[in-house]
Amino acid sequence: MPTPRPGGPVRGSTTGRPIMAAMDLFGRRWALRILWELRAGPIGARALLAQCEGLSSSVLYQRLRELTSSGIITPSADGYELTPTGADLGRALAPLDQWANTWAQKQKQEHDQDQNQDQDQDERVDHTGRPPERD
Amino acid sequence: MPTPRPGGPVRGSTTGRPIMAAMDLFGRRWALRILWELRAGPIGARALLAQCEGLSSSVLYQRLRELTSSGIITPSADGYELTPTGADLGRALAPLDQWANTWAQKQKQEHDQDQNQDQDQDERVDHTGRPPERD
DNA sequence: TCCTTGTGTTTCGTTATTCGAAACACTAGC
DNA sequence: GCTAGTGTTTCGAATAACGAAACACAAGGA
Repeated sequence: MPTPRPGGPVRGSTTGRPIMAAMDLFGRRWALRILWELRAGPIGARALLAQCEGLSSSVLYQRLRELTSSGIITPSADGYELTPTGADLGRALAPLDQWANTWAQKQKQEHDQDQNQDQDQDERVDHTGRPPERD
Repeated sequence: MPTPRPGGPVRGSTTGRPIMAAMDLFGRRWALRILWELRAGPIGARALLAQCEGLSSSVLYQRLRELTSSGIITPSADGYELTPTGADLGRALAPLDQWANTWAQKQKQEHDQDQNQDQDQDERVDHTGRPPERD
């Protein structure tokens, strides 16, 4: 499958609207996760592989090629790192991280109320400037 | 494969960190796109299928089940619609949309400079409050 | 030099996911 | 009862991901 590129037709859309190309690219397995891990700075491929438990090397390198040819990451002396555009993307993903936290709380409440026990959990919402931290 | 749920182990992460569950869920093909289309309001399954060119019904219904059991969408009289949590998610995705637009510009420039012809394109950046519009 | 260890990367057979078309079930209007 | 429109499921074929092994290369030590 070709790497989706804004401006051209992509899977699921013939208009080339950028968000559609992005969704095609990031909808591929592990793409978002690899990006997420790269926020912490340059990292070697083997280390990245170790951090993404369950990711296979063949898919890793496929994603690395796609993200590289999309101008989001670039190979460097220390392995791979985000380009400026990629770093912007990392920041654009921050609201998703915040959403995920509140989502987790709501899902938890929903599950807890089945046992009718309300325990106000410590709210692990990210108030900080989003320092890249590992999972 | 089970629907990823925050708090539990998911594909690629055993810690249950919400963002990991979210990435597992949205990393599945068409998940993000279906969400995107639903921002415009309730829509029937067949209409949704028509809007997502290339999406097969079998995958659509699988995603609809997953998103429903994740509390992001819900069946309604008019088909499917976003829950409040799902609507929040739609808003959390807005920066990604903006990023995609600037990404498209940069990718375009990069491609254009190969032919050394600079045509300052009309910049289709979304300044509006992100009115859900179709592709 | 030979050996080990650590990288980055590719290959390939197996397994899982998606596609794509067709079908089934139900409802409303004629 | 027929038709047309939904929502949904089924199933074989095509595609993508897994997973382990291998190859290539460089650095460091015996």
